[in-house]
Amino acid sequence: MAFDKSHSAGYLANHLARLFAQGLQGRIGPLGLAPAQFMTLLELWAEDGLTQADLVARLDVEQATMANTLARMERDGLIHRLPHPDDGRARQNWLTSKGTALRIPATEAARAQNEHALRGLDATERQDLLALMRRVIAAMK
Amino acid sequence: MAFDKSHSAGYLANHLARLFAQGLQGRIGPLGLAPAQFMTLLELWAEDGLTQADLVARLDVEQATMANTLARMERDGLIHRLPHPDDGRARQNWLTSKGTALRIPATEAARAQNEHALRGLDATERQDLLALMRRVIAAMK
DNA sequence: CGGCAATAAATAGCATGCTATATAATGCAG
DNA sequence: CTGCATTATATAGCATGCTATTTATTGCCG
Repeated sequence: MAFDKSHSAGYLANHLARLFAQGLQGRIGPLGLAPAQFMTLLELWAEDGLTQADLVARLDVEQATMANTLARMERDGLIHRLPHPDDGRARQNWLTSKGTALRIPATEAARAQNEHALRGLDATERQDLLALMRRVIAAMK
Repeated sequence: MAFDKSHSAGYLANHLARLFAQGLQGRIGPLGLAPAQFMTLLELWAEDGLTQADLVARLDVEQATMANTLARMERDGLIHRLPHPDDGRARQNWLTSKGTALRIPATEAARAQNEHALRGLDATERQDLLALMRRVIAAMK
C-alpha cells in the first residue's frame, strides 16, 4: 500500500507553508523584507528592545536561527543592537525608524496574503482550520 | 490593532511545517534520510526511473531545488542517474538497492510522525484538517 | 535543412532553519 | 570569594527552498 502524500498531514503542512512563504515573499519583498524578518518585526512592533532570547521564546525557533535573522536585519537597517544595561551577555534589539515605518504596509501585506489563501473558506471553516492547526502544533511541541 | 500571529494562517502553517519536519527528521534521520529525500523517494517508490522534470511536476518544488535534492541523494547512495534513452537532455533517476530497502521503515516512520502529530484529533477532525489544508493549497497554486 | 524557441539540467547566490559547538558573562554553592 | 553550572550569543556546517542565469539538446517553422 502506497503512502499517499495527499493524505499526509506532514506533506500538506510542508506544501502549505511553502506556498504561504512564497506568497508573502512576493508581497513584502518589494518593501525590502523577508518572511522571517517580518515575523521578528511583529514581536518588536509589539514590544521594542527585546533580547534574542526573548524572541527565541516568543517565536519558537532555535537560537542559532534567530541569531542569523537578527544579523541580517541589522545588516538591512531594520534594527540596531545595543548592550543590555543589566546583563553583559545580552543585547537588546531596537527598531530603527525604517523598521518602525514598515509596520503598516507589512502587516497589510500579510493580511492580504492570508485573505488570498483563505478566500475559498467561510468564517466557520477559517476558525476551524486555525483551531485544528493550533491543536496539532500543541501536540508536537 | 496588533497583527496576532496566533490568528494568522500563514504563521501557523510555518510553525506546523517546522514541527513536522523536525519530528520526521528525528525519525528518519537514523535511517540516513532527510525529509526532502523521503518526499522524493515516495515518488520513486511509486514509479522508478522518473526524470527531474517529472519529480518537479509531482512534488511542486522548483527545478533548482529538486536538482540539489537529487544530487544529495546520489551522493548518499539512494539513487543513481542514467542518461534518458530518448532525450539527451534528461536523466532518469533510479533507486539503488539501498533506496529501495528504505521503503518500509521510512514510510512507517512517517506514519508514526503523522499519528503523533494528530493524536489529539478524532477521525472527523483529521479529515476536516486535511480537506481544509488541501483547499487552501489549491487556492494559492 | 537551418535557425530559434522551448525544454532539461546545472549552477550561483541567498534566506531560513536545524544541530553542534565555542565563547563569554552571570550567578549560586560551598 | 572561588569555581562551576547556567545562560546569552556567536559560529560552523549542512539541508531545503527560492530566483535568476547558464548550458545543452530538442524539435518545430519556414
